[in-house]
Amino acid sequence: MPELPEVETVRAGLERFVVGRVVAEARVLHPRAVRRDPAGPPGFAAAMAGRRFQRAERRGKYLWLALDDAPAGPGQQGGQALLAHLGMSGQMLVGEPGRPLSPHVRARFTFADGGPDLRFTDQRTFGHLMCVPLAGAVPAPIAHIAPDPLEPAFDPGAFAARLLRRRTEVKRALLDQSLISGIGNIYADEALWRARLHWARPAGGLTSGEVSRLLEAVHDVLTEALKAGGTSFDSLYVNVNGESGYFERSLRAYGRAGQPCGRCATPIRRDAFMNRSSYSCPRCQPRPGGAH
DNA sequence: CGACTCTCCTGGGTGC
DNA sequence: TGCACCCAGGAGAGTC
Repeated sequence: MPELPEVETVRAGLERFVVGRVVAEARVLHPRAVRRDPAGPPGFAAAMAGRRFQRAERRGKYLWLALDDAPAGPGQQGGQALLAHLGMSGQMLVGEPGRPLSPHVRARFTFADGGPDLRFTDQRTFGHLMCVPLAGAVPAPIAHIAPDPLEPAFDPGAFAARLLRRRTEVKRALLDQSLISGIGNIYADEALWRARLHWARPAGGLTSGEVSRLLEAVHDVLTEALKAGGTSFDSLYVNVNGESGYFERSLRAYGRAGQPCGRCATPIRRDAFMNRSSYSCPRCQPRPGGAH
C-alpha cells in the first residue's frame, strides 16, 4: 500500500520524467478515476489538454503536479494542479507510448513532444485524480491534511500537544491524516514496534518521553523506507508496487504474525483493529491494562 | 473540534 | 469446477 515513502518515490519519478512537458491529450479510461472531480471525465480531460506540468509536490499520501495557466488565461489566483491519491494500488507508469494498454489503466496522458506517456494504473480503483485550484502552498481539497513528518512545516510540539488531547488509541491517531499525514497501516505498526508502544495505548495517556520516542520512530521508519524505495527507478519507469517495495524485507512487525520479534524473539501477534490488522510484539509492546 | 459509522472497489485466497 | 465469502485497506461524508 503506498504510504509516504512510496508516494515520495512516485513524486520524484514524476519530477524527473514529466515535469516540464506539455500534455497533448488526457484520456479517462474509467470514470471512477476522476469521481471526485466535479467536471467529470470530459471536463477533466479538457482541463488537462495543452497544460504544462510545472512542479511535482507532495503532502502525506497526496501528490500533485502544478499546471501552467490554462490557455484561456489565469483561472484563479494561485493556479491549478493535477491532484492524485494512489489509494491502495495506484501506480504512475511512464513508458513508450506504443506499449500495450494493461487492463487496469484508468487514465492516460500523452505529451506534445511525442515522448513517453503517463498511465495512471489502479487495480482496486481506490485512487483518484482531479484538477483542482491551488490555495497557497497546497491544493484546496487537501487543506485539512496535516503536514507530514518529513516536511519543514511539520511542528513536533504542536503535534504532541494535539496527540495528548485525543481520547482515542494512539494508532487511530497516527492514521488520522488531519493530525499527522503520510502514515498508513504498515508504517503505523512499524513505528509503534520501534517505539515499543501497543497500538491500543490511549493517546492522551502517553508520557512526553513516549511521544518523543514515537515521533523519532515515525521519522526513522519513513526515512529508511524512503531510502530503500527511492532507488527503485532508474529507467523510464516510475513505479510504486502495491506492496511496500524494497522495504518489505525490512518490516519488523507488519505481516509477521507468528514470526519471532527481532528484539526478544517472542512471536509477533496479530489483532483486529479498525477493520484491519495490527501487528505487535506481546512482550515489547505490552497491552494497556496489563492483560495479554 | 472530535469520535464514530458507513461506503466505495477488485482480485486473490479459502472453504464447502 | 464453481460459487459464496472474506480480506486487503484510505478517506470523505454524514451523524451526534
